[in-house]
Amino acid sequence: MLKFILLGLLDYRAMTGYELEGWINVSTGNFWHAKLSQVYATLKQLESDGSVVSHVEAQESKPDKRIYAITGSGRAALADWLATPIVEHELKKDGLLAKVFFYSPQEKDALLSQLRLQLKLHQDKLAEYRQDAPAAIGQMLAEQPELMPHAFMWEATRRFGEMYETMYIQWLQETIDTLSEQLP
Amino acid sequence: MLKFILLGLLDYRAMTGYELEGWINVSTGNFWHAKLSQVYATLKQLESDGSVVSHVEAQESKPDKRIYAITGSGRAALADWLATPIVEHELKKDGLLAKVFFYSPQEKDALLSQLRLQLKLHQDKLAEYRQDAPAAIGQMLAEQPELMPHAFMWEATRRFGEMYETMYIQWLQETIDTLSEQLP
DNA sequence: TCGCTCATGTAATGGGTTACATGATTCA
DNA sequence: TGAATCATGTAACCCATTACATGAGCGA
Repeated sequence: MLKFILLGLLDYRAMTGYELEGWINVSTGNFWHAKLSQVYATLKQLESDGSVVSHVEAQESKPDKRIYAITGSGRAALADWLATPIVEHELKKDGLLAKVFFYSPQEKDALLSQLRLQLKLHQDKLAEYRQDAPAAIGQMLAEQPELMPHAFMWEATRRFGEMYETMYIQWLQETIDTLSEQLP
Repeated sequence: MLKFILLGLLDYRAMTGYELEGWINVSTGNFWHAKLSQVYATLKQLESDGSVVSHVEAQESKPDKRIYAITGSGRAALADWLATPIVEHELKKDGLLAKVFFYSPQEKDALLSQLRLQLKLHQDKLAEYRQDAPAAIGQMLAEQPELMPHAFMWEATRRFGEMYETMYIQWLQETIDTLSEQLP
């Protein structure tokens, strides 16, 4: 899966593994993320199956860097993945809900403090989607105006993040309220 | 992580791996899921570290079954996990959003048909949370009335599922509308 | 001087999926 | 007759995280 995220980004322009990781955790962090070590490993894999090519570039006063570029067969693989529809409902995982499910009402206070902590985390994230994310999109377009047509899609996924966090916050607030009022 | 889901369920009552898998994909499917093979492997692990114990029970006209029960140290591990707060924002992954992000506006029609398919999947899931899930909770309580105090928590996670799907449907509808109307 | 950014990777381990293997009973 | 349910597990593989290893330059 990460394979395709990398191909998608490399289709915008050639980059190093380090740069890719930076982009992933900003622009696609909303729906996909990865550690540097996994990015390097996946790039190696992509190169061995011919989806990308790389060359090393020397730099002054900075380490050398290896720049990856997408190939024709890489573009074909990306297009193929995009065209394949998702036909099953995707199952999600959420550690907080798992804890909530198994909490017993006796530990009400511990649960409440966990939920209040979560509320803060999700409020911060919401602010990020409202402030930082639009700025990041603007910066990407400033650097590469030819990507303008993609802005609509980027905004759609940003909007998802905003709606998701809004929903999460509402659920937390409702749960905190019912829990603190209605139970002894 | 699955370890704790299994311990949580075994804390309700002793069960076989097969039964556990059934429960997981109904009651906790909303926030955690697993394949049978992983359930068996994880139970083996839990037994080797003393969190559960098992014994085999012979049956007529059905295969023998191995029943797992939680131990004192298993209960302690569960309580420990519940008490440990989640202090970081949890990162999610969503394959559909990944595709949306990298779709180019030229392939508008292919994207629209994928989004419409998703709409159907999420509408079905919403119906499940509204109809099947409350029935499942009712059945669990009918079988084990002593679990009544947990019903509040179960309902909270069911409600999350309902809100999540409602939000997802709204986002899909908005995205479909803007995409089909505002672009050439 | 301490931590951050830039920049690359490998190795060990853990978490999870897919495929394989078996076999009786029950219901359509 | 064929599929679903009950019931167990192993083995190979892939995906992902953590830890290890290196090193220069820059700003607080």
